[in-house]
Amino acid sequence: MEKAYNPSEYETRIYEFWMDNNLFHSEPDKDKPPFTIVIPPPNVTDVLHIGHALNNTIQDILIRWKKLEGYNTEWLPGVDHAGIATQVKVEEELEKQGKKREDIGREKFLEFVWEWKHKHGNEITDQLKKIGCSCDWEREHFTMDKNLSRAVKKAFVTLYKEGLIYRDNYIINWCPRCHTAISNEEVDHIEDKGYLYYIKYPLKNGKAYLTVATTRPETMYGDTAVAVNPNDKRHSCFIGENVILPLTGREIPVIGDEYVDMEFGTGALKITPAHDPNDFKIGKKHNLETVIAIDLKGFMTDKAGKLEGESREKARDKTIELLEENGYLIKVENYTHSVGHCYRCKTAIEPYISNQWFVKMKPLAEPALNAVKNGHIKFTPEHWTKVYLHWMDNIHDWCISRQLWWGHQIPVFYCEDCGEIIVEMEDPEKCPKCGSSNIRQDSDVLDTWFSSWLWPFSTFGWPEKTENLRYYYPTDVLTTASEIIFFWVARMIMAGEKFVGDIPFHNVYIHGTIRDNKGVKMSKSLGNGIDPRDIIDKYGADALRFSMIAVSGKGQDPHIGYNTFEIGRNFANKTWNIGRFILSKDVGIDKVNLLDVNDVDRWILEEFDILSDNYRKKMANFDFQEASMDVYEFIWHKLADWYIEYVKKNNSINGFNIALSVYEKSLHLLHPFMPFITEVIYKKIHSESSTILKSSFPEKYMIKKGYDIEKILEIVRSLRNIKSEMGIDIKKSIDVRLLVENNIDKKTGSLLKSVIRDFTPVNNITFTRDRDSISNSICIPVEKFEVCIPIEGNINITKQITKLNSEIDFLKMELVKIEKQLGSDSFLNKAPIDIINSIKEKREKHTEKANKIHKYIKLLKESN
RNA sequence: GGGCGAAUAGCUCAGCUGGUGAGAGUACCUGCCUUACACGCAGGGGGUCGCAGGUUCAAGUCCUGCUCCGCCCA
Repeated sequence: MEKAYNPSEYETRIYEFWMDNNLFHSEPDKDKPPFTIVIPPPNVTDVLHIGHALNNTIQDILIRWKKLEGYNTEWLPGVDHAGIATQVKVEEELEKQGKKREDIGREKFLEFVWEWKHKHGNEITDQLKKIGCSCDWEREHFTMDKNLSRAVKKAFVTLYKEGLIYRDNYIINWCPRCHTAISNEEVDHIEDKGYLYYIKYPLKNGKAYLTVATTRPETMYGDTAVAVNPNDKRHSCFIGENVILPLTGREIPVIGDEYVDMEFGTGALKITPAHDPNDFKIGKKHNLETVIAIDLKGFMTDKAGKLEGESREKARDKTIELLEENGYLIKVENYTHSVGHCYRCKTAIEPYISNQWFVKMKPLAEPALNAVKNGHIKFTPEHWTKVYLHWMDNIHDWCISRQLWWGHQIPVFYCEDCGEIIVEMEDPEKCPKCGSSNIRQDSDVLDTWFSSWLWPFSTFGWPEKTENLRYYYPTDVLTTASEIIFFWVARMIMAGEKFVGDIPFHNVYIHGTIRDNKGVKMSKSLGNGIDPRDIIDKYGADALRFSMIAVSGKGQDPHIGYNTFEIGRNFANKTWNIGRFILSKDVGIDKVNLLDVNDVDRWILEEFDILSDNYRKKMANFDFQEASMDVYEFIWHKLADWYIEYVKKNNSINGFNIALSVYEKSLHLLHPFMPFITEVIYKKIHSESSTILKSSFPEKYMIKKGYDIEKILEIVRSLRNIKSEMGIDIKKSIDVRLLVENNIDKKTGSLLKSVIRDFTPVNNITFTRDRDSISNSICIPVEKFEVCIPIEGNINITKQITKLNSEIDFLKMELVKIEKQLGSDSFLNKAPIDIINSIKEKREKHTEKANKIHKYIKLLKESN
């Protein structure tokens, strides 16, 4: 084995081995319990970022762990078709050839998209392989697959027939750049520093004017009323009168509505039903006209008079100029407000009235709410439950139509002759009502999430009642970031309940969002992202995975920088070198003799058992950080630092075999976090053709406990400490006297002696009960022992006295606190007895220790 | 504006249902090429647990308010 572990030499090879041996694939097996995860499908245009890396590492950890635990694990991968994102990509390609999609037509365009998908669509899945994901690639799905499209159709037709899908002319979020409607969830609200413009709207009778305040003066061409609060004494008298809309001369009414916030601006609100969702509602209520002032591409309509054809941004400036010139502009204030932006392209959303398809959400939300309230679905960390419930309680109807070409075309047909609307599983040839064959399909497509929400069951064959569906559904855990709770988690629960009649998963694990060293979310536009691919190249996939987990507290947003990954890199190397060392000895996994074990052996074996128990508890609890750090602590600081050092010193053959056995078992626990290196070493221990993936979770040793080795290690640490503090070369052998209270038996005596000797050079070790025999010594109290070494050479005695004095000071302070506590009746009456006893014990220990130290000081002073 | 979360060593994070000198990893200081590992070994310093109140025999841990930060919703 090489001196340092070089991941790039192994990772690809190991992954190929897993694939060649079909080790990730699962088939239903009645004799084995399933453990199922469906991947939250990344978008087909995605490239791996650090968030994917964390998300998928967690899923892989769960899958690999459960596999060891004997489950029939299924991790179903795939990507979604990402209507907008993909269409934009392909349009960009076309643009390079100087073409628009309209030039080539829908059919040809879709051919292009598929071509693009076949060429570039595997990038993200290939990258998942690089980080070691044990997905069942045989079951990989794509939301535009035939069977998934059928599921989409089935879902649509079902909901339509039940009246849960409807079409309405309603105000929606329009992205003028993507040129489509998007749902509320696809709108990001971003704080924007803008202005509040105060504009005069003169009364028709010319006697007065109202001042309205607005952040969007360019929409004024679409105003159809001015609203005031009827309780507002300043304005209520104007209700029923008309004002003249500046620059247009159009007459619009002043209406009264309690919705108007009297505190905002002047208390008079311009109402533009066609361009603001709140105004839209008021408009409906008061039966106002809707005047469209901005078109679908974000340009002004003829309603804007001479500004027709201007972009909405330019129109704002020009409108202000015109208002000012004509004396309508009163003042402009700085104003920060949040503005909706398209989550895909970051363009400011234009609220727009149009005919769109919606899903009625309230009836679907009911069972999905109950599933969580009843505890059938559990969120981890738990507080996300509240977020989920809150959103579900305030759910809005879902706008599912998109003015795109790439996606599932809405399965609604219109008869051009009689106007009949046809929604059936089979596409109609002619109108069932009038028999006309003059029918056309709705040209819009469905929101991508309309297919994603079916993912946990459509991928197992729904709407068919397949064996796969029966066996794998409901799945076990959904792992995702919090942003996706509404897009996905909530809707999947609704869909699962609605279409399959059962929850889609039992657990939802929400992990944190990775941030940079300054706490800023990593993003492409800020350029503060860490590319996981760079980390894999530099440190290896295992290091990437382990390091991310090691810094990701449950539900925390970890802050990471490049050096974070050294944690994993170093640990991988340590693990490697332990293997390198043990395997350089004449050892074999089946050569261990557990009947011939000494107290130190017993200690490491017991420590492993403790680790194993805790590990299972923590993994089951999604405490990945803790589980990973426990394994780290055990392998590095127990097995390597102490046990192997011990075996090394004794050159014990059985000891090396035990070390190998413990090491091998630990590799299983490490495997979910570091799949590659553990597999590499596993093969070296067993055989090239063996695989840790087919192994089981290691059995515990269940060996009877021996002498408490930690105590001896404590003595060793004290000796090393004295040497270091006193400037004695650590390698120099010294005499050691151990002052003991009671005689110790021969066996314990020789155990103590040999273990101490193994860890630090000493000449003679003697036990004594005679305090006088330790004159001219420096001592440290350790449990029941006092560890003493003779004063020799130029030891700095004053320094030691100072140190001991500060220790005395500390003990005194503690004792004052303890006395106070033990002197209090309420404490003695109310505290549990074992706490009281432990405090009493502490008092004894401290007093005893202080006495000892007093004696040491005396000794030192005498010898000075 | 409403909701949620966080604030612990210079930095990144642990610390379960309150209870015995608040822990890791990094960085820092001092020694070390010791039967694998300098991506290492040994030793060490560093924290009035954001602030102010409260509950309790006992608070990093529970409650209230405040400050600062982050996220989500409107």
